[in-house]
Amino acid sequence: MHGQFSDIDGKHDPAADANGATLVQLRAWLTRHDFPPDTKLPAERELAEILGVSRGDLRKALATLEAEGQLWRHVGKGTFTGSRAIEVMSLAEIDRQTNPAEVMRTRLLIEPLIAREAALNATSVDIDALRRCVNRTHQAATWRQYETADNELHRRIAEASGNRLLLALFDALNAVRRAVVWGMLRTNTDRPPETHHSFAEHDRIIEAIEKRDIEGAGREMYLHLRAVERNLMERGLPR
Amino acid sequence: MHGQFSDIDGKHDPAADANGATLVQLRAWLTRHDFPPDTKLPAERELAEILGVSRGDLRKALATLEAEGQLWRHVGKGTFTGSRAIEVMSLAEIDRQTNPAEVMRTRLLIEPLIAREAALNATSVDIDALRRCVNRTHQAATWRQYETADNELHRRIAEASGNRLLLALFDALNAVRRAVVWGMLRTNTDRPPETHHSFAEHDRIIEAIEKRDIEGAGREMYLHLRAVERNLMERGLPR
DNA sequence: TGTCTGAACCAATTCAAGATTGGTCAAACC
DNA sequence: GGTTTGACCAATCTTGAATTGGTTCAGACA
Repeated sequence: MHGQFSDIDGKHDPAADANGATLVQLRAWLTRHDFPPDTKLPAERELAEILGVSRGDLRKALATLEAEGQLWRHVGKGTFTGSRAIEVMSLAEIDRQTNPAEVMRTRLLIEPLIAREAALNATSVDIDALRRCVNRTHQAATWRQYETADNELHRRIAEASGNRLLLALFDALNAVRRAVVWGMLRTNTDRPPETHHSFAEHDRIIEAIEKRDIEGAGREMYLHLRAVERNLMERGLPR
Repeated sequence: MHGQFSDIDGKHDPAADANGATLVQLRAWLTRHDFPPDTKLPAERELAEILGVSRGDLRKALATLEAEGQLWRHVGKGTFTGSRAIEVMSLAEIDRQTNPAEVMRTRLLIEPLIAREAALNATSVDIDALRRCVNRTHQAATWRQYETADNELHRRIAEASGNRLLLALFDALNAVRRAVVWGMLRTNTDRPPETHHSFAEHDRIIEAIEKRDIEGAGREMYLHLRAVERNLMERGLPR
């Protein structure tokens, strides 16, 4: 902003002068070559020699352009045109960077939202399928079977939202959940008691969806997951 | 199932016999060592020598255990205990099963929720980064640059939520969005006018996050995306 | 005195070459 | 016939050297 045209206004400002000079020179060099985005520029040492400036000055000019978002740098990688590529932590490796608490928190955020969408968009066919799933949870002879049925119920709710993209996101979340809580499986011998909290909660969720009670569906799903969370933490405690 | 105890019932079945023998031997070896999940087993050649069986027989036994999900193998990597790392295939092909409207609807659901989490969990460092991103959108010289900065802003909000899983889901959603709206890019010559609706909306979102106004952050993000949606539909109309 | 330069050094990253590993097949062998 | 053995393949890991942005500091220079 200041000092770039200091040779015009008579006052001498050597620091800003030199920086401004290499900056305009670098800008000109970039414009002349017109690199496509994500092109790797020469290393600082080379580029300094190419432009005939010191490395320090070049670095200041590069820092300015980097702040402007016209290029980005990284140790060991180099200097690249365009703005920094966002690093996508693929869902394939997220399971090692997250933890059960975070998974639960995310479920508490996403699933009530899915339930609301289901209440808004579910067809009668969807609702029949939901009822059948609930029956399956009641009939489960082992915890293992119960969890399979419970899993399917939650997925059918996501299906009932009628939003395939939302369903895909739910599947992704679910895959992470399974990977993270792997090994927390319950014993295979006994079965969930008929008084298990989830049974009544499931019923209330489906009921709200059937009645097109959007707020209610979201609320009941939230309460259900909170109950599941509480149950999980109790199971995790030493006894 | 059959032939594993053929030495009992008199009939001779050398193939199943040998396979079953190495299978039980391998099972015993695994049980004896009691490896924790995701442990790398010795290479097939070594393990064959350890167990004193041929590599072919060992491979058949390994294949059985792999089918049972007790271990998994990969060329160049090795053989590991536990079940294979999760792979989310659904998101890879969802971009051909969805459409821009569904993507927009899903953004309208997810991103306000992310903004709320950001308002709850953002650190001052996060907020500084958000402010810088907003500045970048103002300084954009082309629509292309603006969209890059806008993209980064939305992602930084997801980062500010402090929930890595939520961030991963956002990235997935974003990847789908880019794949679906590819080719709807604007001209590269002109730039967003200073009166562009998003500028004020972005400011309001960041402001709400900074003030820890959870409801406000969600509401402003929702309104912002509705405005973007309206703008998209107008642009999509023939003129 | 104060600035700038160049060289040296550091940690992160890339690159290339060799070693490993699961998968496959055909000849040898019983 | 069926099994074993050895060789080969492509994918992957491993290792070490080279490269790169970031930093420091002595010394040249004005």
